[in-house]
Amino acid sequence: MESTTTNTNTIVEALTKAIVEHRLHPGTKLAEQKLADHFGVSRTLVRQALFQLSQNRLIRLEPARGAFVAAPSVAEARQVFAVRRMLEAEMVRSLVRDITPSKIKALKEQAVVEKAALKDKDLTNRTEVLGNFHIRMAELLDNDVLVQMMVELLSRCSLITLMYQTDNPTDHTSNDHDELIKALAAKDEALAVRLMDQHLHNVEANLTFDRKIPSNDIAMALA
Amino acid sequence: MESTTTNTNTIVEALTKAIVEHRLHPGTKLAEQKLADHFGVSRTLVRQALFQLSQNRLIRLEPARGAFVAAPSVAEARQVFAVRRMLEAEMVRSLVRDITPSKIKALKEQAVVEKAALKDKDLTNRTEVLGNFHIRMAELLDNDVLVQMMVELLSRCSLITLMYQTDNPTDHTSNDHDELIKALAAKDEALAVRLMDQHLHNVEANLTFDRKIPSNDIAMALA
DNA sequence: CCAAACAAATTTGTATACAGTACATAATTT
DNA sequence: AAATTATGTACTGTATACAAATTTGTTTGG
Repeated sequence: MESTTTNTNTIVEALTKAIVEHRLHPGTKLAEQKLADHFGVSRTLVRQALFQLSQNRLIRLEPARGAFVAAPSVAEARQVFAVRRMLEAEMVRSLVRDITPSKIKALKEQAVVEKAALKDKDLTNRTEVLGNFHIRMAELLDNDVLVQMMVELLSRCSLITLMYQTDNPTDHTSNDHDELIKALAAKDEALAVRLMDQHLHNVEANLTFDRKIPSNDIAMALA
Repeated sequence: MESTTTNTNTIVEALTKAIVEHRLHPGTKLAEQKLADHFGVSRTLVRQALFQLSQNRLIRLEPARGAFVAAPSVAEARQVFAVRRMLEAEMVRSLVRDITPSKIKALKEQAVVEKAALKDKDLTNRTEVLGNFHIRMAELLDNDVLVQMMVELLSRCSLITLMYQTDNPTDHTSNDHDELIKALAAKDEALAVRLMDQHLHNVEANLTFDRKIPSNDIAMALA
């Protein structure tokens, strides 16, 4: 029985989902008592959950003022993508070195799931599924530390994406993934790395860092 | 400024220091009430601190059993080093691309500090200082997300190092750093990357993954 | 009418109280 | 005597109570 974290995790997951699914806008205040009432628990558990979410950078805690849904800055967004490019380029390098048919198969299966999800109207779900491809790659390297890091980076990317997503994104993601798989299967390291780097640049380029952001934070809304 | 975390941070820092400085051995139980008494606060703050430390992987929380100083497994240790090699190889690539005289200077200054610290008898302090070189590199890339990640990885490495450190390490670290700086200054990307990779492999090779380490009591460790 | 100052209400930060669980020790059974 | 089951103690998990700070609303002086 995971008692310490199980109840708290319920709250964390619910809030994470709500934030990533855009039901809670960046800047929204998360009052402890209201959350406690909603989940039918005491503020103690809510505070634990909020603290955890702040470590995940999905919310920010302001001393004596409370918790607010995070509104990652443009600078932060770029930094997150830069780190992803660094990590994932190396992931590709590692993968291409000891790729096996079964690993290729796993990635191809993920690509299939992806294509199905692309038809989904729900943008949020799409971003999540597309991100899973990258997580899957990390898992193939059999390195939990790496997987954990990627999960965290991708959750931050979710928030970034839905903050800065263009209205009509030109999405090559699925194609990019397909080509990447081919390069991996061909053990073409240089190509695979280049494709991954390009892909992440594409995703970032699809964001508009100058648009007004839907937000409940007045400072940001007026800035 | 940060009132939510300022009191908690005091505890976090004290415990981090105690763990990294080997005064609290891996596996040691951290009882909440004892810590609360020691720091003169309530269990509430201690629990927050413990939770934060568990996120940093410096301790592990077992449901209904309590907090214990983490004892990273060999597998985990290898994974942490693998991730470091991935991230830092790319750090080197980035650095070499837009290296400037002032950045070289910053690294050289860090190398000087290092050489001074090498004479220090205190092993803990040495590991910390040597790690700072890598942090400094991350800082030169002007990416807070990256720096944050490196800080976390290095704190885990501290714990790993002191768990698995050989009794008489053959330490080329300072030389490795010097050579790396030269390669960076010469903008020799391939060489610099190779040196970094080799360096991290050396550090890892200096560990003995076949020993086991006991645990201790907390009262005197914190005194 | 506006602004500063003060007062009330709301909210966070911390401590404490209580409930539930695990561990050690003692008692009981075989 | 060994194994097993009771029992007590200590600790964690959660809720609640209280203190401190912030925000909001009102009043007062210019």
